[in-house]
Amino acid sequence: MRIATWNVNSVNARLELLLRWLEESQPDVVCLQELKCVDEKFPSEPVEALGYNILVHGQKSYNGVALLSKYPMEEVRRGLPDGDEDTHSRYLEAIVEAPSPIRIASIYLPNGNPIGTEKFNYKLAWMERLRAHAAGLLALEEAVVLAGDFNVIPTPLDCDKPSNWVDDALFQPESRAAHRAIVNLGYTDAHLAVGAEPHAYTYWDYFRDAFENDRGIRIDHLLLSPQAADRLEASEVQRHVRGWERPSDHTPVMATLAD
DNA sequence: ATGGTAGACCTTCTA
Repeated sequence: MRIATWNVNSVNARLELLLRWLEESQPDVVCLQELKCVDEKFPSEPVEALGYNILVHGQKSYNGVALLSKYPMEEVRRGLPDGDEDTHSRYLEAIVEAPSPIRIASIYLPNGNPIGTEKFNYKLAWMERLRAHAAGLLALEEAVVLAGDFNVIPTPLDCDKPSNWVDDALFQPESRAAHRAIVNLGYTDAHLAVGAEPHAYTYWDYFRDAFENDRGIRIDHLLLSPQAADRLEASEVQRHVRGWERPSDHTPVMATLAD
């Protein structure tokens, strides 16, 4: 089973690329982030025509996450717990009814810039809510995949030049510690588990020829519960998609789990 | 050291 995550930076601006990528890569399950549209504006018809079931948790202009699956899906959660005052659409969780079922979440973690503001506080608070929920998921002893744009550079090996990122919310010690606190509950970073190269980036700025010069960061992650990690066979950053015309600033990451 | 690009959308916010 092939499971991918991709921050598309507007699903409607990226529709042509999304369809091309789905046909080319044939993922079974897809986590999308930054839809930048409400549910009704999601381009369901052309995606369904490729054989996907769709769950959308959209929002006007900003954020928005979706799940696509060639298997039937049952939505189990829209938004993290304790989110009465949280208006952002950043979390969507479902059970994928594959022969060996998988619980999967599409995650768009807050960016948090600039540091020292309410946005950074929101990021850290959101990460603590995610940590608490992720701990509960492990207690279920199921195959769980938390996939998405985590907006965290876990280590200096995950960026081109650490000094460029020291003032950025994505590389703050607090952000990295909060990320470690989630992973250390017992999740496996699929990229690290397959022994992939360091400096395998998933995001490059649109400006200053960042992609051409490979000045990027690895912030899109798939975190696997032990029951999912046992089935992990491969993990790949699909770098070539960032080189297509009118790309997202993120590129897809695809993990393969035994069926 | 700074400002560059992209997307949504009404002129500025977010990333």
